[in-house]
Amino acid sequence: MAEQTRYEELIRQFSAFGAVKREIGRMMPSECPSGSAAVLTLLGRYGDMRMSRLSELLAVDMSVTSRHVAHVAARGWIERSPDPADKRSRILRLTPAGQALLDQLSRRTCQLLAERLSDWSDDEVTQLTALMARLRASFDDTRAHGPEPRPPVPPVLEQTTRTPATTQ
Amino acid sequence: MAEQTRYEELIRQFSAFGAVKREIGRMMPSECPSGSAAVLTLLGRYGDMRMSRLSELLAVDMSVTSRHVAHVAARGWIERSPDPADKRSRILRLTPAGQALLDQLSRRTCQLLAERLSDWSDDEVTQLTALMARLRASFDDTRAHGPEPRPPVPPVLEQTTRTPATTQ
DNA sequence: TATTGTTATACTCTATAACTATA
DNA sequence: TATAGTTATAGAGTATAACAATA
Repeated sequence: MAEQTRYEELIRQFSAFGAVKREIGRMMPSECPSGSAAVLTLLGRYGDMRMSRLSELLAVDMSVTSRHVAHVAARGWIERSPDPADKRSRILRLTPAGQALLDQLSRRTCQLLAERLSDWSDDEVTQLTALMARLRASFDDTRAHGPEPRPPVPPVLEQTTRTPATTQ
Repeated sequence: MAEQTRYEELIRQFSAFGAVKREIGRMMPSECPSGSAAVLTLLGRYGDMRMSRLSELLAVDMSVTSRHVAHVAARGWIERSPDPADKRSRILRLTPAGQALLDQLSRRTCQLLAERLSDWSDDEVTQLTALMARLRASFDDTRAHGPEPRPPVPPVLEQTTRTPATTQ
């Protein structure tokens, strides 16, 4: 448990992280934006799966997943075959072309990191990776475990000495 | 310098981080989305400044900054006064209402972090903050100057190699 | 001629809601 | 009735380019 100031600093870094994300995004082929790349990456990592599972891994609504999947499927990077166990579902699978693209993207992004983090030690890279993984887990957990007793957004407005057009 | 697999893991965490950002974003008042909050935060942190400086701190194009600033100015959270030194510029300044809102947002997000990271040690929070700050610096630097040594963020970690959810 | 900002336009990502086709 | 997935619509963030006012 850390105090206010420590959290404020962390939040600022979260905000600033967007710049890193955008720079990485700019390295992507225009045909394959980051959303598509995420789909390919997860399929390459976890193997064939259904929309719902992919949606969970992406941590976005299924409607969003559906769009990304449609995008990559239209370009022949993945295939959608009927699920024999449930006719409502389709099994997503990386095609050879998709795998080839994934390999290329991976090399490209890793090279960018190798350049930018050239003075980082292996340990530091590993530590950042571990901490970010744990961060995500900490957020996932809380969301899953329960809708919370409902005291999530407590105070809000108290010392709002003059808030002209704010009321939330 | 780390090898391919290590970078791939890091990239995956970067991608998954979006979920954390979105959850934090959902805590924001609808009148004050994350872009506006970033403007208030930076003005609160660094004091009055011009558009160009803010744009640099936000690490986005000035056209984007202009929109965010117009949004918060329209709600009375900041003021834009003419810059006596350069009539093309305007000095941005937080209003009392803006400061009040900023305080409120800060408390709200810090509380969210306090809940989610309740089982994190102070050290871990500090380490993640430091590593993310260094990450951003590594990207900034390379873009601006050259490869350079870049040793701004001190040592910091040592035992973070795998800390499941126990550390203290 | 160069710079500070603003505005118009376009693209990506996301969520909500309505809809289909199964279960 | 409930679930898997699709599509339409809307909102936020960002970038590029054209433009205004000033340096």
